[in-house]
Amino acid sequence: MSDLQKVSQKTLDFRRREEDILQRAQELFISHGEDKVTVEMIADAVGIGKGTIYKHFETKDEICLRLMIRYEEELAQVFIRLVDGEDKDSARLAKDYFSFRMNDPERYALFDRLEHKLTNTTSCPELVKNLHEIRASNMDQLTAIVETRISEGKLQDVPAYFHVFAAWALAHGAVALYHSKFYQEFIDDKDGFFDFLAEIGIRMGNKRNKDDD
Amino acid sequence: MSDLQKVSQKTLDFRRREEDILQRAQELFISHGEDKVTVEMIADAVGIGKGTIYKHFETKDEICLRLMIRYEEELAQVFIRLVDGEDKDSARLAKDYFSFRMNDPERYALFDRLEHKLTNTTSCPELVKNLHEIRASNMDQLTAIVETRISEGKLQDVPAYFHVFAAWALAHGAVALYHSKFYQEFIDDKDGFFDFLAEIGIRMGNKRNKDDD
Amino acid sequence: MSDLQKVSQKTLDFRRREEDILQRAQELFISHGEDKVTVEMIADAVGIGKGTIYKHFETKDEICLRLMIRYEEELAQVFIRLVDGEDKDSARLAKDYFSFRMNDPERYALFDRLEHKLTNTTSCPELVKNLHEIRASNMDQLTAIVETRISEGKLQDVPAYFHVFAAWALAHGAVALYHSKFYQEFIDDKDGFFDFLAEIGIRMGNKRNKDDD
Amino acid sequence: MSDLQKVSQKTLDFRRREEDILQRAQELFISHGEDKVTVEMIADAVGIGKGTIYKHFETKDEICLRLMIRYEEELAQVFIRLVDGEDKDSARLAKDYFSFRMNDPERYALFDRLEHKLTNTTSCPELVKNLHEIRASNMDQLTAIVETRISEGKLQDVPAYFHVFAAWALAHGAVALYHSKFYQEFIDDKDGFFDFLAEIGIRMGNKRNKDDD
DNA sequence: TATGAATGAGGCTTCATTCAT
DNA sequence: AATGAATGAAGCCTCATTCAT
Repeated sequence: MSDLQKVSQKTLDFRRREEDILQRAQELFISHGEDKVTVEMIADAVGIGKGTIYKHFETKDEICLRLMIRYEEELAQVFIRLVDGEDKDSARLAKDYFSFRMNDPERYALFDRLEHKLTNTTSCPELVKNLHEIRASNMDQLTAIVETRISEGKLQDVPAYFHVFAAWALAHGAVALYHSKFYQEFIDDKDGFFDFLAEIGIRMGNKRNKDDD
Repeated sequence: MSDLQKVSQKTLDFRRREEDILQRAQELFISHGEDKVTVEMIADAVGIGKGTIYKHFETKDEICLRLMIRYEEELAQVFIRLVDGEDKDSARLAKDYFSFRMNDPERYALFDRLEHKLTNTTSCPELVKNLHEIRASNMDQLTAIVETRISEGKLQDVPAYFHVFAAWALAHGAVALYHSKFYQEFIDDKDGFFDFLAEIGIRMGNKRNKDDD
Repeated sequence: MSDLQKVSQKTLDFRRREEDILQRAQELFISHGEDKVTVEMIADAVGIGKGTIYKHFETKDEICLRLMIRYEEELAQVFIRLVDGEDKDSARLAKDYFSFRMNDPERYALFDRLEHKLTNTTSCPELVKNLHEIRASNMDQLTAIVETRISEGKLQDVPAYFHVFAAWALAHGAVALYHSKFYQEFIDDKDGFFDFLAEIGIRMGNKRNKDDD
Repeated sequence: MSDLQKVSQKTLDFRRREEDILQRAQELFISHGEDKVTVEMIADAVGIGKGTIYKHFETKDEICLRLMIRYEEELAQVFIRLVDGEDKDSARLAKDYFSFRMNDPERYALFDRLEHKLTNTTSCPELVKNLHEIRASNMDQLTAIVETRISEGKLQDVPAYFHVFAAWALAHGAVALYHSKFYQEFIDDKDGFFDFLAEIGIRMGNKRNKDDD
């Protein structure tokens, strides 16, 4: 193996480990709650020393932020995949967006909690900025598509972000519901309920017929 | 003043102080974030000693839980007021419920965070149970009213809790939106947007006309 | 014992403990070197818990700074004592100043090291300012006296601080010498040597006779 | 290029690199303070890997010690140069010695701090011994010259080391003064002051005329 | 030989809770 | 009952040193 190969192999391993740390951290955060998870626990889960974590991330906060960025980047992939395909069906996008958001509710709930904790903090401001940039870009994608549908007369003619955020809100609420120990007890027919919600989500900004209530 | 009066005065003062602690704690939790607020800060805000807090509450967790219960009890009051009045208008209830939930979003967001932290903990299981009982009762009130509307043919004939939870989810999402530093930047017309959301909330489970999309 | 007495007793105890911590910390710093002394070691030496230290001092740095301030305040006492007495003999002052500085060389050496470490740090800037104020005041006392001697024609007519700092430098060097493991080996006749130094110190800024070399 | 040349070239490079490490380390120690400088920082400054440092020096302490030895060796050069020259003027030596000491006060202050830290440590006893040997040799040079001057009746007839150490002390104090953030503020006329000090240094052990104060 | 990823002991600090007064 | 000093477990992070490649 050449030196060059060795070096790139090392770099690759390093990246892989970074990914590993993020993945394990996410799992632990979800299952134990981010407050109960110590850096040492993450290190143990990955099978490395505490200090090694700090070769990859400056602080524990950075791990959290990187996790959030990763999520937002995955979301960006959803859009990229759609745009790459010839078929720019907006309904398809709405569905993909929703299913992405609802796909791993525990994970989303984690990021929701982290949002509150980290956004107010001064540590890693550049990462927060980075996160927000990706999100802004994702927002742009969504609003562009919604605007098309509005101009087609399919959706109520309100600012595009009204639709986007209404959808966001419903999805967000659905995720929270999914999590609440308490509310879960009442929902016998999960599939039925979430279908009901999805249907609402799809219909909710539609242009109203004059004879609607 | 008789001894009896003195005693009851003392009891009264004790209660008042308890209320005071809860109130100040809530304010601090909301403004600084529950993690950054120490028991000492609460004591200082109330103007008492740290030890005194522990005469009223066994642990810091108990304070949080009591705060959540208090919230749920206030919600119960909304229903009681409605039931006491002759007017059992369901639309009115929906509106009151929403406005209660949306009224103090920061507060609701706090309880949302606490929910996750405390529900998994074993620290005060009886209080958690208590909390859930009140909630269950509130749920019953809501579903009862929704069921009436369904039988009147106003709402889609799905399990009543579908409607309740859909409403809950939308309100929850709206609150989250209200908080997110990031998403806030995009919403220029707040009033317009939240009106839009409320309208969706009111319509969302309505029986569909056949010619709706 | 009245409540008032109890309270003042408590305050007194608290002060005493603070003094105790400072004293023990100083001893440990001198004997082990400030870097090797942990907060826990100090706590153990005082016979209290680690956390208790932090009721008295915000950081380890603060302990160091307070130690330096204490030293400078003691030096201020030397001047106060002289000024209170009717006898404002400048020679007496010079002697007192020197003997104070040389009295506990290990201690002075400690502060000399701390000076470098803490003055460049941003932690506790107000304490650093405080320290420098006391020093400035002490400097003023010294220069005032030196100015008198200059005007009496006893000392060379250069800015007063030339004399003060020359004295300071010699005393400082003497302290360092006193400490150096290496140089100590060469000095057999300590008393003789330090007398020699003191004599130099006293004479060193004197007005030169014309027939001096 | 022959193999032999290659080998010696390698050895030369190795030496040069060692010198490079020492030089960069010294610069960093002076500008950032020895505590804040990590081995990694030194490696980065030199442009090599951290591990490579340990091919040249066993520990970080060794780097410090080697730096001190280097200093003392340079001082030895001062004497050698003098002895090599025909002119064994003692005044010239005193001046050279002073100017060497005062030439790079920051550097000297560094070694002064290191002295305390390393001398008490057991980490590299043989290097400490080495350091002290060179110093002892330098001391011998100095005392020999001073003894000459005493026998010439130019200096007070006290043990020669009295004069040497007095000079050392004054120079040492001057260096410290030079550094103190605080005292610096008071010294407007630096050149004037240090000339004043130098003059004192030259005169200070002179035989006194009987009519001196 | 050069490298730099990995290590883990150890330091500083926080804070919920206890308890003697 | 009220207090607040005392506690110490626990967390985050640093960095000199090692070692496999």
